[in-house]
Amino acid sequence: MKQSDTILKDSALSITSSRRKILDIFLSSESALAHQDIETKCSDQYDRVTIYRTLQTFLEKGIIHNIPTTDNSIKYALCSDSCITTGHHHDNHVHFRCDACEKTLCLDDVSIPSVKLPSGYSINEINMVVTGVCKSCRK
Amino acid sequence: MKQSDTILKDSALSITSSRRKILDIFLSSESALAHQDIETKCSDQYDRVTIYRTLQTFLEKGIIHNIPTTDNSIKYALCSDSCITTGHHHDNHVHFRCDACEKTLCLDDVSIPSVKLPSGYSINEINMVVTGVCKSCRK
DNA sequence: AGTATTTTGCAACAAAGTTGCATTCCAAGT
DNA sequence: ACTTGGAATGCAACTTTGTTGCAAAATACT
Repeated sequence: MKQSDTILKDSALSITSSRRKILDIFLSSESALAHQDIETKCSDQYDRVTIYRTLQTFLEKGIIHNIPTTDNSIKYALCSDSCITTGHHHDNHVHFRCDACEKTLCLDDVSIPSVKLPSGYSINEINMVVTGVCKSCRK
Repeated sequence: MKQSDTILKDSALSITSSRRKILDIFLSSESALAHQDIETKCSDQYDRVTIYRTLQTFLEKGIIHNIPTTDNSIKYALCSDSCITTGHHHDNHVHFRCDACEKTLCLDDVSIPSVKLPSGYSINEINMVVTGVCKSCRK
């Protein structure tokens, strides 16, 4: 069985060609994707609305997570295995955006350092996005 | 001289009523603002386009900085004094978004902890956004 | 294979952001 | 204070992005 089908089954989602396609795109991409990227990669095979709804569904099921950006374009990336299986979603890794190639990556091996807030604040989630130049671009 | 005029002068910007107004809005707001917030607070006194351009200018001059979000709505906040005067802009504080009141704040006193990336990556800027419940909402 | 339920595509719309250009405003020098 | 060049603004038109309702099509289950 295809990997994408397994993931969909595990998330109790029915298997449709658009979901399969979009999931495959994520599985074969090493960087995070914006809605627009997916639309392009689908080569207009599916309706814009379907892509919106599919991404929404994937988010809710914890198949993908989103990465905050500073340029009005949310990026999405696959969650790691542990993240998917545990149901309740919690990202704990740092995201990296390369100023050269403009790709956004999940640094799965780099966990977010803890931070101490003034008393009175409770923490739910922490997001860390580092910008700079990535491995491939420095070569 | 008004504080807003001083800031504009220091940034070599001509003083216009829209810039003054928008700057005043930031000066009197304790939380970060989205484009929409500013439009509302201007009570449609200025054209949407002018607000876009003014925010863009303020960003370039380092008067304000933007805060990444996960919901396609960039927030802007005033830079601290040191930040403005040093010319080259570098935020080093943590941002906090309250799940209850939905406000986004600069925690000027909380600096971003250092993080070690795998070799090959160079760091330019680090952004950290914490979500949870803020001081006022926990009372 | 038949059927209840989900998913999709379409159309229409709403909101957000951009661009070019003519008009207005600001500031620097006389 | 007046003039004037350059910058900022407003308007119109447009593009992009995101949302909603509903009918048609596809999926999964028996």
